[in-house]
Amino acid sequence: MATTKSGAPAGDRRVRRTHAALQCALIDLVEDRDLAQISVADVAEQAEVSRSTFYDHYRDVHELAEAACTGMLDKLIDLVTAIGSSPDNGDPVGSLQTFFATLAEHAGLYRSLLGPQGSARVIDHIRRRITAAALKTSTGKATTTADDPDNVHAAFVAGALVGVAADWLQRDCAHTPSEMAALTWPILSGCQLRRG
Amino acid sequence: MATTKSGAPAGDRRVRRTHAALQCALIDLVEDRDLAQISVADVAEQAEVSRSTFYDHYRDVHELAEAACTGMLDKLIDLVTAIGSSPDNGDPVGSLQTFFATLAEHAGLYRSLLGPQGSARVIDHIRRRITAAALKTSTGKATTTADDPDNVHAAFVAGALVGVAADWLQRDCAHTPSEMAALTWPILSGCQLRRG
DNA sequence: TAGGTTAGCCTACAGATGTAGGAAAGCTAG
DNA sequence: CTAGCTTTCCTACATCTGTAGGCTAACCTA
Repeated sequence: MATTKSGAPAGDRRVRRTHAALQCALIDLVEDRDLAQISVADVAEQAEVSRSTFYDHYRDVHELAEAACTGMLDKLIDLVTAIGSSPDNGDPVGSLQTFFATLAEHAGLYRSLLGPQGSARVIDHIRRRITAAALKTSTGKATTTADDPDNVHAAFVAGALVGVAADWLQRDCAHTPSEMAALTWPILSGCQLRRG
Repeated sequence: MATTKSGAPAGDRRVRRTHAALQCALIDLVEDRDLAQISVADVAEQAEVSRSTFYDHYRDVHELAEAACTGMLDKLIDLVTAIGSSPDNGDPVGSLQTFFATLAEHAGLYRSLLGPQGSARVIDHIRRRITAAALKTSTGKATTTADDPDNVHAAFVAGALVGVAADWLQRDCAHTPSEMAALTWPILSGCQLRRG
């Protein structure tokens, strides 16, 4: 039986093919259907993979969704880092605009995953990754203890970004990424201030 | 067949009893088990109600969870309103502290619902209600169009509060409510500022 | 308290979930 | 190219999901 977890570049070609097929299949399906309406059988069929093979790799659709958006998230995380680490020098509004533009590129997917019919697992995963990025850029720490006060600021910023993104996507991207960046930056910068 | 939706005080005593039984059952179960591990059959059995009766009232466990926390949410919403509508006069830090204390009263429940094994539906519902409250206190508007710029600020604040709460609960409430209020308020007040 | 109305329960069913064991094929190392 | 391990697929099964129809008993109204 397969015990392989996503993570390492995976040695076996078959595993890579199966992972890619399943993740692509889910991404295709979720672009025009809510995650809650997608069954394991649907994904397996779309991926041309047997249902039992699915269970060899993922526990359920939510776990697959988490794996599928991990790669796509890398770009978003880099942008969050760019926003936070450029209080003076960089171009935070530009990074923020690219952040929203990147979301818009896969609007159907993110709307489906972050909305009411989406996945708490994916939401939590995204929030954690943004929290970690925010923590690192504002304090330099890569990890913390549970009672570190700096966690609060990072969680605040991460939650705010996810909240704004989810709201924007659910309103069918009623503003352009540029407008969203212009609206969000004044608020975000107001709480970026750190007092030594 | 029953078509009754939660909302009105409900005319029929049987409906009230069934709603109460199912909601209490879920709240009991979710206090020490993740929502994802709770089946419709579990809830029905705990509530001493037949499984088919469950489906007469709720589509699935997530819909029940949403209904079950609606009442409990009222108190939280009032507190958010109190925080936002007292920039000078009131006691925002006190309201914020009560906000965290209220979460802590049902820590198991909220942790289960907001965490990775929770419900995207509940998360979305909570975020929407806090967004509406934040919008009303900061602008006086009860409703908006999708492209109203004020939505962004409200979604920002709502997401931030949910993010901080979820993070705190998942770290097993490593700070006291009082400490959380003291840590959160400086950040929150920084982005409460409205211009024009 | 007699009336119609409606919620609750039972049974049954088709589909989805998740697990297990074994056969056949593919892969990597040597 | 071979040997041995791993992955994939198949079948089978027990459970859960969600829906439907019909019967009974509780409820509200008058």
